[in-house]
Amino acid sequence: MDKLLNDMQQVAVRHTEGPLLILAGAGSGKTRVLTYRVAYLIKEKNIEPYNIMAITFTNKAADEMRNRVDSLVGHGADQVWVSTFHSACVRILRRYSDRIGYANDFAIYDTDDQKKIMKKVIKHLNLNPKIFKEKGMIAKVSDFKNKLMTVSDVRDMASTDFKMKDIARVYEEYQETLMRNNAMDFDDLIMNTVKLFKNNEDVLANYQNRLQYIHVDEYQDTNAAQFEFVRLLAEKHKNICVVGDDDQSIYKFRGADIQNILQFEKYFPGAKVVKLEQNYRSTKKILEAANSVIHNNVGRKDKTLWSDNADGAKIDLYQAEDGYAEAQMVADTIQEEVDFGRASYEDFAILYRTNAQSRALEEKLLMKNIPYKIIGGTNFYQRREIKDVLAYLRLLINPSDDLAVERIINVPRRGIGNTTVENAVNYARVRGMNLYDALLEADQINELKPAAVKKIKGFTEMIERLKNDMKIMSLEDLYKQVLDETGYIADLEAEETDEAEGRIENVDELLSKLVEYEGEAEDPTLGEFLEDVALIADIDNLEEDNDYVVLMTVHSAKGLEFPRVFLCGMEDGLFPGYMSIMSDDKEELEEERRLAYVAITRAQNELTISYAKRRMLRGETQYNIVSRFVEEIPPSIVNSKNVTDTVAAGYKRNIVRDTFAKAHAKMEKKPAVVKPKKDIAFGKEFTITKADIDYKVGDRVEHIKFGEGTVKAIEDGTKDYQVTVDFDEVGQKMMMASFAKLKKL
DNA sequence: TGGTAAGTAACCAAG
DNA sequence: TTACTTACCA
Repeated sequence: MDKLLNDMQQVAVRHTEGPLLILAGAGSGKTRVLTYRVAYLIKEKNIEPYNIMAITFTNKAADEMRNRVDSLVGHGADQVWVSTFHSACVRILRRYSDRIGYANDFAIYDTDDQKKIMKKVIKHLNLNPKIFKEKGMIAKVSDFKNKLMTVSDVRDMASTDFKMKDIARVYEEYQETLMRNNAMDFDDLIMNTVKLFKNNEDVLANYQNRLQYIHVDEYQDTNAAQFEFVRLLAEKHKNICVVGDDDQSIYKFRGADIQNILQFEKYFPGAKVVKLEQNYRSTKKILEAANSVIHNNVGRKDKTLWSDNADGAKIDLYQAEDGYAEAQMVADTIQEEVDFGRASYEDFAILYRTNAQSRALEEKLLMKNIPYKIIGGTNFYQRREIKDVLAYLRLLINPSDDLAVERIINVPRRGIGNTTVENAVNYARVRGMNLYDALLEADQINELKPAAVKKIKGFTEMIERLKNDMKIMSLEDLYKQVLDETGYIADLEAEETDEAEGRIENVDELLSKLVEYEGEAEDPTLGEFLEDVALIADIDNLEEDNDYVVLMTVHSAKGLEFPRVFLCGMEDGLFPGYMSIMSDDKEELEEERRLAYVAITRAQNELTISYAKRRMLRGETQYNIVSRFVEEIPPSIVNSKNVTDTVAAGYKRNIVRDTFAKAHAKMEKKPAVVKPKKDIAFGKEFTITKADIDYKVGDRVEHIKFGEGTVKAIEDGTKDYQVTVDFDEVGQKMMMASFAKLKKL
């Protein structure tokens, strides 16, 4: 194995005892090091595979690592516990959840379920939904859990802050509701496991004794709860090896604490630190671009990636008129390269900052018949019909799952309306029972009319029948039986719309996934299937051996590599996002820059960066300038194609950029938005005659929306003038002359 | 009670 | 743009 590893990699592999921090730059072969290290422990150090653990963030990464260890070690490798944080915790909790007051068949609630619960909580507590928005509250609660803060911690912290006190009430009620439903959300999985460990020495000791060598991948993205989970497990043997790159920390918004990696040596005294700085992935030019961007960040461990790879081509920079033209360019380029035999579809990845950008790209790829796959966005498992069917299955194994009951009690329509359900919910609540049990004794509920009771009986009897079926049937048959008994498919078929047809296809697709699971699993159970489904990540659906272009957000692309990468929408306001530009917290912009770094370092051979002058967002046209991150790349390694703004002339844009940003900030909390004028909205090309403007710097002008102001600057673009005006009312703004329709006074 | 029309908030990223 | 909520009618 020695020849396959460089010196530093070997050091990392061979340092098996005690804490080890591997600072692994992008493309420096960290997965290789991790897998070789596990193999080394087994083969050279004679450690039982059973005593080794490796934790990743996604199932995909876990599978990959498992396969690679398998091929290195062969026998016994399947005994290594390779898993994601979430599945590891679920596995532990399934065994011991009774110790923290949960039944072992607890459900796992996703974002959608969380929303529903939160909505009820806010309503039930009579809080003003204008102030206590469910999304915001979910984020808060998630934040608390990631920091391992309990309800009483939050309450203590609130002291006299009455809003925080209300938030504590929300948190409390939310938790109680989950508990009543015998359900946990994603964050609970980690927090509850930590809680379990802390309150049950025997349980912790059990795992500590077993897991003598622990590895954590993507360590820079761990949050406080995950840190504590790992720390507890490693406390006894202290053989903890973490791999991460502070420059690739991009999940602060979901609680990742970069200090976990920056302070590793403090938390684990005597830790050995190994830096992997040789990049095996990208060309020198791509690496130089990445390095020159990330060097603008202040809070980072200093390191510089280098490479022995070829110089490679310059980075292409392309300016498009709008998002569609950008997508067209991408599609054309891909098709051309494939037609010329210079690449195949699978070589390409199209990356973007936000999922919304995928639509235009998808449209153009579709038009050219280019095979593609979009990762993320609306996930298969979030589709209504899938959630409906899953809710039936969930109810069969967990009668406490009120949310599931409410979801499907009237789907398909059984004439059980809101009022009926509400009466039953109240009945259940008063008696402290779950909704399904209340339905079972519907005839006891005084508020219900006999007709309603009868309909409910029909529903519960059906569920009971299905429960019996569950005992005797295979999963496949049970699934079919559910569709049949409930009339779910029949109902969709009756619709006779394309949409309904699509839904039926999806339901069938879920069936084939179930069949696949049943065929593969050792001891298939409905519960385990539901669990797998709940913990699936978008990226897990990416299959490497298919010839298609992949589209995904930069976040999803972390950890992946592609021969050729398109990085789209590199515009200020989009990437970096508007919020991070306006934020007082400099760290936010640094996180965006790390994200840009991640994006650039995904590319192996060729990188094309593109941006658009205007972009449709929420039905409005927005005007942006090229991303500041693009300007951080040395012009000498950039090949500007079709670039008409000043960026082409060596990036002298920073002053304007500042004016631009400040003008927006003053104006409103939104970027400059110009409603498309009717006469130009349809035409793809509208040439702007430059002679149109009759004002000059210093003149007083009037704008239809912003009122009167003084012209501060006029910048000459190829197709249009960019005019900066200091308006009396709203401050300085920069705009395209043709759209501004400024009138000289 | 359920369906449709009008109205409105949202997109920043994910397990 | 779209998904989702509220209002209103059959």
